[in-house]
Amino acid sequence: MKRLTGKDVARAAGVSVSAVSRAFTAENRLNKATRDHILKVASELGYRPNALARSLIKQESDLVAVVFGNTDGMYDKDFFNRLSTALQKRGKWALQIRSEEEENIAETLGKALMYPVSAAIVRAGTVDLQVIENSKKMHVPLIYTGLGPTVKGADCVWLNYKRGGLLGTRHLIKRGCKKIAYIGGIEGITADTGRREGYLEALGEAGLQPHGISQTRFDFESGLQAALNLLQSDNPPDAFYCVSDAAALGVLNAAKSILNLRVPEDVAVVGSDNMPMAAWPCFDLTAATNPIDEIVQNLMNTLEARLADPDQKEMSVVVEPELVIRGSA
Amino acid sequence: MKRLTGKDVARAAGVSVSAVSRAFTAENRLNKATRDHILKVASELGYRPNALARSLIKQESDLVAVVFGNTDGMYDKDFFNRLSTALQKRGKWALQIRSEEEENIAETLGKALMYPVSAAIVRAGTVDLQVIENSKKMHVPLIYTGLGPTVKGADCVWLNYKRGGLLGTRHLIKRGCKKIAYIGGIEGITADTGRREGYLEALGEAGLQPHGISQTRFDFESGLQAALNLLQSDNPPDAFYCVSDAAALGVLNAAKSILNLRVPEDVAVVGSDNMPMAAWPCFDLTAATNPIDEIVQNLMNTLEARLADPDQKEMSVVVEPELVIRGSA
DNA sequence: ACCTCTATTGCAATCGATTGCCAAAACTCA
DNA sequence: TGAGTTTTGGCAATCGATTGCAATAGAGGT
Repeated sequence: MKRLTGKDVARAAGVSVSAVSRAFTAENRLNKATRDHILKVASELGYRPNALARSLIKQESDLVAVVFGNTDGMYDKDFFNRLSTALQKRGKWALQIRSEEEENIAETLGKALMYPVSAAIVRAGTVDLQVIENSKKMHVPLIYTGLGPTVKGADCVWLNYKRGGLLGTRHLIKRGCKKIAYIGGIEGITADTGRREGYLEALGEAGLQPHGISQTRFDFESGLQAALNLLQSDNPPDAFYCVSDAAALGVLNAAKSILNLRVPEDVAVVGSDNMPMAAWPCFDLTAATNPIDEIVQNLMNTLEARLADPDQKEMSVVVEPELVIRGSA
Repeated sequence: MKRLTGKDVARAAGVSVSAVSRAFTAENRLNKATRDHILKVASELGYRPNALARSLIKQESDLVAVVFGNTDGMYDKDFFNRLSTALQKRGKWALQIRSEEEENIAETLGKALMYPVSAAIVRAGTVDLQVIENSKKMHVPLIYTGLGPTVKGADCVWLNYKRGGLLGTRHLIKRGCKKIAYIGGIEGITADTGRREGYLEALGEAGLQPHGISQTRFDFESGLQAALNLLQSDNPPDAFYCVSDAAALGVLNAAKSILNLRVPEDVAVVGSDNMPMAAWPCFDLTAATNPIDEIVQNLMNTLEARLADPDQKEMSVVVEPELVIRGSA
């Protein structure tokens, strides 16, 4: 039950291990007939060179560690999906690493760094200096994403969360909403901090006061519950700006399906992310974008630039959200 | 920019490379004081043994290739997520491999088999003998999932798709529906074949004829479009059995949000998978289950059994769907 | 003081592949 | 035919870690 090796192929083809290796590397150091023969024998046996043994000698590998702090969210699943597809298109393989707790990322990444990855992409809501420290010591380039701009010591591709909150809330104000609630996420996560900041600034511009701020877990159930609480209070809001699409869909469910309110007449709802689901007829959700393709593309560019020149100074790319206006606000 | 190695630690700690290695393996072959010193120096430098170099000599690795034929579906994303979390809990790392086209799985898996994975888990809708052949030749255990029972030469964990179609359609019949349409997926994919078989069998039991069979792409848009076509025809169906939850949600959108029909009074809808979304108030979808946790658990059991004894005969586990009845039918 | 036994550590071979170097073979051209 | 050049392919060192074996030191017994 041993793995097939180059030695087996060499024996079968009647050549040396070096010849087998040369048949598989692009080197022009082999007679065409010999190479063809070796490749034929190898393919019959089903042999492929061991990428790890290769990475030992070549001092490089095609593995990229992809670390997620919390993947429960629908957005993150989608994001991860596109990210690893993009990596694979560029000849890289995603070594997937999850951390149930946002705090354990350092430890989890540490274990994964035992594999000779050429880089690590970390998607998390908070910066962990230990993570940066670890990867620095291992000489593994680190790219953060899903964070605000303040990552010192690592490359970063981030969304201008504040602008999302700003655009979404301004839109609600322009519609004439006066009692605008904020459905937030976990405190300390930059997606929440930034969007709330934008929300508050937009209210300030219009001289309005925040009308209910709920901190939740970014997800559907949280959004639904928070909206139920607020809408059934003595002084219900007339609009919601939500930290995620998932939460916004929860709010829509609370308002339309449970409380039989009209959207946007009784209550207007704006989400953040603009996932494909936001466009479904039953939701028709107005949302600030969090464009996966653009972010992934920037991640790929950053990765390639970093691998090409490991010593260049830190790179930081900002992606700007837009507001997609649909029927919910 | 070289990776930190055991030699660096050895030099810094004033010991041999062997001693460093012994400090990191559980061996009791080192003086406690020496070991502590080495570990301290290693941790200061941020050193971790190279898992690949280790796997060379140990002839085993903690990598598991996870291959997906088509990951666009919402269900698959969720599935993958849980699968890799489960693997990680057992000390395995998921090396993620995607194949845009179902036909290219063999080729894609082949490339990934260059890494010394201890096993490959393949989730696909069709069996590819080449895939089985390849992994056999490389001596890599292969576990198929998402397929009907007829996989020769590989272990398999599958859902009894037919039973899902049977339960769902019987339920619609019991409700009094007479004109039941089938919203199917891509032909040849066992999830479609099996569920349609169950649908037809249930109709046969009741002496009913199929009322419209649409083959689509398993997804929301397909379901919506197919339902629009059928519902706007001269002789619209009074119920839908759908090959996936995503398609069922498309049908619900067409019926409720676009055509303003009442569900289940005008048209009843049953889905397959029972994703968390099916329970959202706005959908309240009756669905046959496709229990991710149970399937993943069985995959883990199969994997462990196979790794424990590579020579035992093929294993095949069947997971039985149930029907979760909600408001849509 | 001498011998035995054990604990601790280093040396060197090994895993599978790559590659610099060298030698044999083949080819060129006068 | 022979000198010079090129092509071809094997030998052996190498990557980073592990491990069998051997060497050394120290403990304990008589």
